[in-house]
Amino acid sequence: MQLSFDETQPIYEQIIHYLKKQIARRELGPGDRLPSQRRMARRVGVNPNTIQRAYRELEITELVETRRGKGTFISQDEQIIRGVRRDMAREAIQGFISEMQSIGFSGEEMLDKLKNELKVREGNER
Amino acid sequence: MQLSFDETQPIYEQIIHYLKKQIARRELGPGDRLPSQRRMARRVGVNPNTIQRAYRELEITELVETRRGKGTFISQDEQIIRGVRRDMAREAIQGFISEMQSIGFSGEEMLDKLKNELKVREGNER
Amino acid sequence: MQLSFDETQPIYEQIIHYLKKQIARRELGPGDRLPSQRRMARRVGVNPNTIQRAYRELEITELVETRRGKGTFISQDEQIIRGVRRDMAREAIQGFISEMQSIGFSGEEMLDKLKNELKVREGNER
Amino acid sequence: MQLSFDETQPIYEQIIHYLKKQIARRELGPGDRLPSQRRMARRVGVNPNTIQRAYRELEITELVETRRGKGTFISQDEQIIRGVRRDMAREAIQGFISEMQSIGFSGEEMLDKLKNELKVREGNER
DNA sequence: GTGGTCTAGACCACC
DNA sequence: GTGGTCTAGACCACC
Repeated sequence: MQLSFDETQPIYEQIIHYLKKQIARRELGPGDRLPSQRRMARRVGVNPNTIQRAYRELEITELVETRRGKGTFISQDEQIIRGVRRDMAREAIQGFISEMQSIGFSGEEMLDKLKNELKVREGNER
Repeated sequence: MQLSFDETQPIYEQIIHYLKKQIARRELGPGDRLPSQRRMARRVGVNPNTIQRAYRELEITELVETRRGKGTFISQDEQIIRGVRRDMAREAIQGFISEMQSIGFSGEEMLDKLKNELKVREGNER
Repeated sequence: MQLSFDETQPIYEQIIHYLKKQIARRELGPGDRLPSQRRMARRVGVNPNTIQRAYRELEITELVETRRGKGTFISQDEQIIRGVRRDMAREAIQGFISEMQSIGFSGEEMLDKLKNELKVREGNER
Repeated sequence: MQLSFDETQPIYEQIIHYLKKQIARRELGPGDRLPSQRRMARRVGVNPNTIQRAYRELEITELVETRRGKGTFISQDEQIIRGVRRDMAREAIQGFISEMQSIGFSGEEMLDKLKNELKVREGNER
């Protein structure tokens, strides 16, 4: 997990985003237990308060659930969990299109550019 | 010009981004004069200092040039100006790919999703 | 630390110059922590914003690195740090030669004048 | 005559310095007439007010003399004129030494560095 | 009017 | 406490 400390985005939001990506990739599934706040704090090199804030926000959106004395757990609600990936993808796509449009690219051009870049990367991997 | 004050991104960075988009779209070209700091401040509804910070950062990257008592102008260097669009596009594409990968999408899937969304939008327009 | 407020040079540049001299003299080394913005501001008798501007400019040139909530630190990059002394010396020498030439001195004369002045000072010290 | 508009030094001071260098080099001598304020302003690409300010300051130090309806003239006082070169040289030398000391150079080292740089330049000329 | 510097002070995220 | 952003407003050099 990489945090960019010089960025404008608050660290707790970076942590939220990181955890949502894990959920989207199914590395964290329904009922799984998150690392304890202290453990996570040590791992990330950050104050436990910051982790707490991240967990709290995730709880508000019902993605996780905290059981006192037990820990913090990924929601059992499959609906919600499946929604994470879809929502993140949608957000990324919408953001990409709107950014590319705002710098003057047509849909065609976006697709071309994207294809191109993917091809380049594929080439590099081999 | 729309600023989203509730976002985590600082206002001066939003202004920078807005101006770079204008340059990318060629709505602002080499030698053009930007609105004065005070005028821009009134238009956007922020403090002139905030605008100045944005203009200064643009000057550091040589996208604009300020002349005391005269105003702030888009660089005459065609190279630099042309680079803006390319760089912004590259950044958007790289960001999109890396985000989509991190939530577990393959290149194929990204392209599909993007095509799909573009088709939907096209339909809506008609 | 002496600031000359009557000079035409902005305070924040004077602070930058002061800190670079400290680095050149190795009184500040890689990883050292600078006084906090507020502390420095009190010490120098200026507004914290002015210090921040100085620190920010130093950060742009990668001489220092700031960590949110932690402080501002001299870069760990030995290369950069070593470069400071060399660059400052070069600048001083180039400036001196060009100034002396512009008032009509030959290289010989510059050297003579310099030797002379150094001798005088040496004499005064004893 | 080169002005650096982005510098912190006021333009009128840059003009003063430029004229003093001309005097030091004897390109302007006792009794010579300076270009009229308007003419100078056009040449330098600056507002006539700015030139006026420069001339006024030179008048205060008695380096020039303004005769109404006639123009601005270099002082006839040989003493003063000869002093210009000497004072500028002294200032340059003192400044150089103090700067070099402040970045940790001994007198020996300054002389070496200076000799070196002069040698390099001599080489380049040939 | 235009940009540049600076102050005093508020509020925020993070420690 | 530490750095980051922002406001309101003063004063300066130059146009």
